[in-house]
Order: sequence, then C-alpha cells, then structure tokens
Amino acid sequence: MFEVEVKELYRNHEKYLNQEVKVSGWIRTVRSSKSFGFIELNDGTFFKNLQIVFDEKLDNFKEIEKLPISSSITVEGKLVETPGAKQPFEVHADKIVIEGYSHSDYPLQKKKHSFEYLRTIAHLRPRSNTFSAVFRVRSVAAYAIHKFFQERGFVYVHTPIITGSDCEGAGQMFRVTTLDLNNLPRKEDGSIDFSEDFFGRETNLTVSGQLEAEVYALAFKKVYTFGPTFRAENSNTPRHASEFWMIEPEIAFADLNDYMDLAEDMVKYIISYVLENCPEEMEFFNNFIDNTLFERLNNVVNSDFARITYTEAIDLLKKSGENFQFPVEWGCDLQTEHERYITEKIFKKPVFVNNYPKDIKAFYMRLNDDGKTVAAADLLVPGVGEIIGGSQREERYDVLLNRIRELGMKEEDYWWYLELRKYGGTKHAGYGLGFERMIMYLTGMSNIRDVIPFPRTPRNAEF
RNA sequence: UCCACGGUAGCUCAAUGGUGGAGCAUCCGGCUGUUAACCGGAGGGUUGGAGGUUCGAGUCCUCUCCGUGGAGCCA
Repeated sequence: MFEVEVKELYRNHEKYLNQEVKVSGWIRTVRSSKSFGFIELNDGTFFKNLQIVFDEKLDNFKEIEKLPISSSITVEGKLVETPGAKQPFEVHADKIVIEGYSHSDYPLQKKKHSFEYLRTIAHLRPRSNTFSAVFRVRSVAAYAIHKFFQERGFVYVHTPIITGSDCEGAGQMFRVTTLDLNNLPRKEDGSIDFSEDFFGRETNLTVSGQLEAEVYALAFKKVYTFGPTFRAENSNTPRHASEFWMIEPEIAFADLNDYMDLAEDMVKYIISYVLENCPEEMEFFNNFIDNTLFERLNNVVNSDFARITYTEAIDLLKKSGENFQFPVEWGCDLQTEHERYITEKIFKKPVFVNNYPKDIKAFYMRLNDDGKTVAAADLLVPGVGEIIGGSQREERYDVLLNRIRELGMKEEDYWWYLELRKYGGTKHAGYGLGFERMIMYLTGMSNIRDVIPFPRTPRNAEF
C-alpha cells in the first residue's frame, strides 16, 4: 500500500497502476446512483482532482453518498486506468474513512462564482479552482525570483518593516505607535510628544526598502529585497493594495542600462519558470481567465523589450493623432491612457520608458548631463501598465544634497544615506517590481485583490 | 478623493409604479459509468439601511452604507 499525494499520482501514475494506494483529501463533488458513486477528491497538492469510485460494498456507502462538499476523507483502494474517460485514472475504493464532516451550507458550489463574492469568503476561496491555481503560481513565482537572484550571486537583504524615515517622501504611511490614542502626551506647544512613543520618535510601516537596500548594495555589490510594503493611499483600483509585496534589487557599479538588462532577464526568467513548473494551472488560466495569455507570455519571452526615452515617447504620442483625454506635453507625467497606448498599440510588447523630466521623479534619481532629465526607467506591459519602476541613483554627494534641499526635505533625516556617497560612493542602480502586478500579468487575473491571499485595501481588513 | 454603474432567495440573475420569479445550490425520492451527471418533488424573501412621494414602491425622490468599473496616486 502506497500512501501517496495526488500530484505524485499524476506525475508518475505508471508506478502505482493496479496497486493499492491511500489518499487523503477534500471532496469537491459526489455523484451517486443507487448502488455506486463517484467522488472528485482534491488533496491540495495538485490542481486536478482524483476520481474515487465507491459502491455499496462499503459498509458506510449510504453515509459517503450524502457527504456534503468539502468533507475530508481518507480513501484506500486500487488505482486503475480509465481509457477514453475525462480523467486518466481513478481509485476503486475498498475503504473510506471520514476525517471531518462539512455542512450543507458550505458556500462554494459546483459552479462559477463571481470573484466579488469569493472575496467575501477569503477563508474558503483557496479551495476553488481559480484560487488554487493563483496561489500555487504565486508560490512558484516567488521561488523563481529567489532562484533568479541567488543564481546570479545576489544577497537577499531583509530591510526593516518599521521605519523611522519616510523614505521617498512618496505616499501616505501607516503610523506605528503604542501611544494611548485617548490620552496623547503633548509638548508645550500642543503638538504630540513622540519622544514618549515606543521608539522615542515617529515611526511608520515601510513604503519601500530601497534606501536600506542601497546601503547593502554598497557593501555586497548585488542585493535584493523581497518583502511586504505598505501604502496608506486611498486608492480604489484593481491595481493597488494597501499591503503588497515588492522585489527591489540594487546593484553597485551599474548604470541605467544594466538595470534594464537585469529587469528584462528577470521578467523572462519568471515567466519561463512558471510556464514550465505550473503547466496545469497556466493551461487553466489560458482557457478560462484570459485566452490570449499564452500568446502574450510567449511573445514576451521571445522578444526584446522596446526601450525609448520619455522625450521619444512624447513625440510618438503627439504624432499618433490620437485624441487623448489628457493632452501630451513635454514635462507632464505620462497618464494611464498614454502608457497603455505606447505598450498596447504602438509596441504591443513590454516597453522601458527612460530619462524622465527630473521634476516628476524622486530626489534620489541621477541627474543627467542635460540638467533636465534623470536616469529613471519604468517598464510598461500591455494590460497591467507599470510593473517596474527604477533608476540609476545619484551618487554625487553635492548633487544629491542640492536635490534634497531644493525639494525642501529634511537634510538631517538622510544623514546616513548621504554618507554612502561620502565613503566610497559609486554609481549604482536598482528597481522595484510589484509582485502582485507580476502575478496578475502571469495569470491574466484582473484584480489585485484576487492575487493576494488576504487583501488589504481601504475599508477592508477582514480576515 | 473624483466620475459612472450596481445592491432582489445561499449563489447568478429576471420582474412597464399594480399578486416578487427562474436556473443552480439545499432537503426528499428515483436511477448500474458519472464527470458543471441526469429525472421528479419540496422548502426557501423585512428587495442593503433610514426617510419621503403615491390609493399602491423592488421600481420614483433625498440621505447613507457597501460593491464594481474608470481616473488620480503608484508598484
């Protein structure tokens, strides 16, 4: 008797043919007649189900026949082939032990549910086909990312979740405090006295690990972070979450082109790895979620990403003759409609747009020789929009300090960041990849709430 | 935060201002190879909430809550 998992059965079924096997799992459906029936069993190890055939020879036949969906059972029986049937093989049960009963009000039915409804049962949705596929792909993609960087000698750095600096100065942050909100300590001028808070100063949840990653890049040369980040923006869109995961590589002795080369390799690597290691899940997405998925992903893997400057992008948009809601002018940030037009209509593949005007980008981006633009690049992909944002960092102490002062930022908050430029500073570059956006691109899922297990969005932190 | 649309049975959706329905699910029965099984029967409703107009409101009006899509912000 083999105690075996369903994935193993599908991968090596010859080994178990006509053998006694023992499998535990949850019932997806039961179909029964007077004296026999069929169970679709899913044991969580594989996207597909295992068909169990049971008949009245079992002393608990009547009870098995009436088990509600999602009851858990252990089955012992013989694995036999089923030529010509939908499934390649099935188990003829000699014994079925009921591990745990479900209930007739189990909310997941044997039919399509809307994703909106499934979000309200986030504790049960991983048992559905779509979410079973999404979260297995998510896991495999995370592994692919680690594998990609580790194979290239990158050091994985754990940057802090609780931070004392407000990093890029971009985005509302979530405050971290242990102060009694009903009885706040006040200074003489009436403002809150954070010296009495847990850390003796104001602290927040991180919005990016980039500044800390730069610290480690200037010690280890090639590093990456992969962890949760938090934005308290009141963003209500299918592409934003308040808590999301980000990958942020940072490389010393590298410039903007090195960053774009690395990012392009990484995206192709992740796609190839997932296609190879999740064939059943990807097949499902291509059939039921987005039937252009394979075509799109293969196109990305097999093509060179386009690279254009911001200035060229503006020209292309102006020449397009398209009537945009937001007029195109050099100096304006690209709107969603512009980004989509560039990547979906003009190039029909991923596009790096680089060298943006300095006034629409962050303080740490390296000023180009023209004095107007910075060495930044965003990767735009069809369907999702921006999935990567990155830049070469300003390594010149004076230029960086000028930028900080110009923007009215507090110089003293960045003392350690500035010191990196003082002690052996060198050119370096890095980027941030939104992990959930990558998953959306990989699966064709159109809402970020459906690619993160327990989504946090404005007014929603149930579960 | 702004704009648009929506909220009716457990789920997905119907219902001209005039008796709130269907499919699926659930429960009961039938069926010897099903696979979104099939066939027959039954139960199931404060129409998101509050107020208003009307002889009469699921339907019209006001407010509010929630959801979805688009925009802004970004990853």
